[in-house]
Amino acid sequence: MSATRFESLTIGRLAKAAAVGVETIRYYQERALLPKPESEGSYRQYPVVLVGRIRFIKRAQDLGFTLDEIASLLELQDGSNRRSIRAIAAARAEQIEAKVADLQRMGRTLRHLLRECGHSKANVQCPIIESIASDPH
Amino acid sequence: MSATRFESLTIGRLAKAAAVGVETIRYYQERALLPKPESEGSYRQYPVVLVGRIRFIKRAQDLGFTLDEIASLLELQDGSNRRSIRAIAAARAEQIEAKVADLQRMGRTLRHLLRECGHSKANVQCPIIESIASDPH
DNA sequence: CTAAACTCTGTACCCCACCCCAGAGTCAAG
DNA sequence: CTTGACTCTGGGGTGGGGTACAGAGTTTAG
Repeated sequence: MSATRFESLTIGRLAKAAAVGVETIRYYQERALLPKPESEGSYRQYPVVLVGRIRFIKRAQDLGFTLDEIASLLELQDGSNRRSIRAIAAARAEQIEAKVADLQRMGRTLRHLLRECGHSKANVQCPIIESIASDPH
Repeated sequence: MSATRFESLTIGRLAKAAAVGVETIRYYQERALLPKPESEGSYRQYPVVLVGRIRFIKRAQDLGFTLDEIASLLELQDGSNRRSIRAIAAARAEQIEAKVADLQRMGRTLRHLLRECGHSKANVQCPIIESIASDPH
């Protein structure tokens, strides 16, 4: 129960503590999102603080950051260069806004077609097919 | 100039007319989105109507349909089964709505963090980093 | 007739964020 | 000490929607 008092973990325990797969940790090491600890023994030991770091990565992914962006954020993690951090976050926010607008346009079109399809007569071509086929984009 | 009066095209002309690459057409053939014409000679000949079909595919992709969904739409293209068509379109519309809600939540969080980062004192941890690191999701 | 432009089949590769497997070595509980 | 659970390295596969290339055959403009 209090086994986590120890300062270092094997990869399996770290994975469990951070709720990710072992392979994910190895992948993050290759991407340099996590340090590759050079172990004394033949199994590598990971400091407990990495649990927090992995949670950071996962949380940032939820916010839509790519792993490359997250790597940049991690380099700036001491907060010493807020301008850079803000630039990354602002870029992401803009991408998100653009994507939302895009999707809303699609959604409007689709709902419109669905309404039309429900109303139109049975003897004409289904308006959804019709519209997709003929709309010049 | 009026060479397109002919009823069939080579793959290159078809690709040009539909504004896609030759490889895209071959790919669509494998996915059964386009028929594989069995040609008399050694080069296959494509009927001109396929230009419209490719445009249909591209337009549907713009509306967010996957190629698998588009294949279903094409099977129903005669409009004989509107219920099926509406079901596919409605499912897509719902996915789009869910994705929009998701992205909007992300965007709100990010903009909030950006404002905080602009306002907070320089001697504390950047709130963007702080929040990503600590928010329990 | 010749040379350029096209087409054929088949395979491999791109991105992204992993997941899964084999085979060998290592560690820990009982 | 044995046995089973873990870890290591290295490689391959996934999905979505294509793109790129090799090597051989075909068509067509001049």
